[in-house]
Amino acid sequence: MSKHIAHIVVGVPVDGPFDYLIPDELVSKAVIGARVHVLFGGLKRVGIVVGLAGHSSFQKLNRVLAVLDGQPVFTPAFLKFTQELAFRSGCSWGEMLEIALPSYLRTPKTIGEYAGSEDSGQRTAGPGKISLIFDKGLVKRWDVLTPRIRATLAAGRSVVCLAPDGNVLMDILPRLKEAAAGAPGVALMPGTDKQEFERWLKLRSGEARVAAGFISAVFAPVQDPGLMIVIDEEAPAYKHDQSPFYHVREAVLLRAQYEGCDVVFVSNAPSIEAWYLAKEKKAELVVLEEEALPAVKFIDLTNFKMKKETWISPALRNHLEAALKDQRKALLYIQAAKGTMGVVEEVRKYFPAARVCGYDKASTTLAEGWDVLVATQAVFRHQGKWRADIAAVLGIDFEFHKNDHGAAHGAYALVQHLRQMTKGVLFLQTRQMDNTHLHALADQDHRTFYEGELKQRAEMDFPPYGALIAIVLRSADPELACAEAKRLYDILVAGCPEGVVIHEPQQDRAPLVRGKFRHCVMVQSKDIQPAMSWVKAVFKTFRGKKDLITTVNVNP
DNA sequence: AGCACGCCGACT
DNA sequence: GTCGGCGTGCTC
Repeated sequence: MSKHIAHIVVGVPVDGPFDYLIPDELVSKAVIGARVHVLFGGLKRVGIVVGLAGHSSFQKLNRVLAVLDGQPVFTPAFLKFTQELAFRSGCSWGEMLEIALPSYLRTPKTIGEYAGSEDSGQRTAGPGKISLIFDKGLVKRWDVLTPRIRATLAAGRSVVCLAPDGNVLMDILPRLKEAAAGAPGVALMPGTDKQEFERWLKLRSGEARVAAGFISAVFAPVQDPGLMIVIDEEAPAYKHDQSPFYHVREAVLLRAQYEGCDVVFVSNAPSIEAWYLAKEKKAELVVLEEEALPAVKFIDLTNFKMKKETWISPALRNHLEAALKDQRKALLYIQAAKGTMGVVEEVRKYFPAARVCGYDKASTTLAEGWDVLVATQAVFRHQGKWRADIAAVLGIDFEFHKNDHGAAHGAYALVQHLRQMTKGVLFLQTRQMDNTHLHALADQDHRTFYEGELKQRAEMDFPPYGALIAIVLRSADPELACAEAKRLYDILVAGCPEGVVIHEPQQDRAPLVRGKFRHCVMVQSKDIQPAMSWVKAVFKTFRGKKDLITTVNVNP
């Protein structure tokens, strides 16, 4: 008995799948993973076949209008992976599959037969080996990565390597190429839809076995992935910044589970989540000791009153003076929000003869011949390319004052990155000499830092010990956003299942973005499953008023 | 999301 | 009378 019913999902925020009748002439082509054209809610849409059946419990079924390609675009293992990721990210399966597809294939264009795409047999699933390489430098990691890349390719499997941004990607491409030793690869860089599709096709057809790219490269359609590498695993860019708000770490681990491949996270400041994996023995920890990183020293501003809008303490001024005398170059780090201009002027005032330069997001080139560089985080573009002789964080305390449970780790990562950009000493100006986190950084006592942070998170049931779902409601009308948050809160609280906690509505971390006021309701539970199921159940009935946009962000 | 349907107030 | 804004339900 042939299967004449297809379970199909489409890229709308409605949980499916939906049943369709497969006409006789399409039965052989409408396989699992195939792109199809269907009528959904009165509109023609591209859908994906995620299952087949002989019968449907629905009476009047629409028919599959067309099967768009000669081959399926997704493998069964990939489908399972995206189904799970979609649930855990709070979007529909169809939406997740839509972003996994190159934009060229989101429209109902038929692509012809493409060569050699027959799927190698299903591998027995289950996660492979997970590793965390704690590399305090940038080089030694390749002593570990290169043999593993070669072994994967030699076994006839594929490699996916992720980088958080273009600078890091450009840095690793030559290394990756060398490691791949002639195996064809694809760099998934921004380009036209057509170029994007051609790169996709090279991977899907098996013509290329190495893929490198940004966050969305977790969906690289490589045949039989054997190894997925995440460079600078702690980078914030690995969290998708719009719906669906998936995180690359979770996506990689899920894909590894369903495709049975290994994962290597690489970082000089591993996320708390990655450290937790190692602590729980779910990942092996590889600590690479390179040349000693520069020492961290405090400049204690307690009991010291700085003039408003000034940043250079007398102690730091002395250090700068000594550096300038020896022609040593100094890097001063300031939060992007504060701007570099004020500091540049202040330094010039103290040292009129010094060449002082600002560097921020807008800077395209870094002029040669400066003595003091006042820079925001944009300077990390040059990480690994040059080093200052001394460096200072003008206000490390600001890093801890962010309204964000990741603030302490953010400060830690900042210090680690600045150490890599400095040959001599890294100074931290602080008023919080009693901050235990700070001392853990200075003493190179990473275990203390992670243990402390994990303990705090365990007490709060924060990730990785629990799951947080942020429901953000935004509107041009501040009262509407607030009232709707309250209304949603009341619905969530009524009938809330055991073990799920609903937090009082509050202003979002970013309360006003582009004219929209944001309020937020947090849903928390030990495991994501009950919380997400409850949120989905509530959203079946909750309808935001006009001019209100709601988004769901897991572990924001 | 995007559509149809149905309910109300406003208006030539 | 009927045009249109918005709340509600539904999509196999």
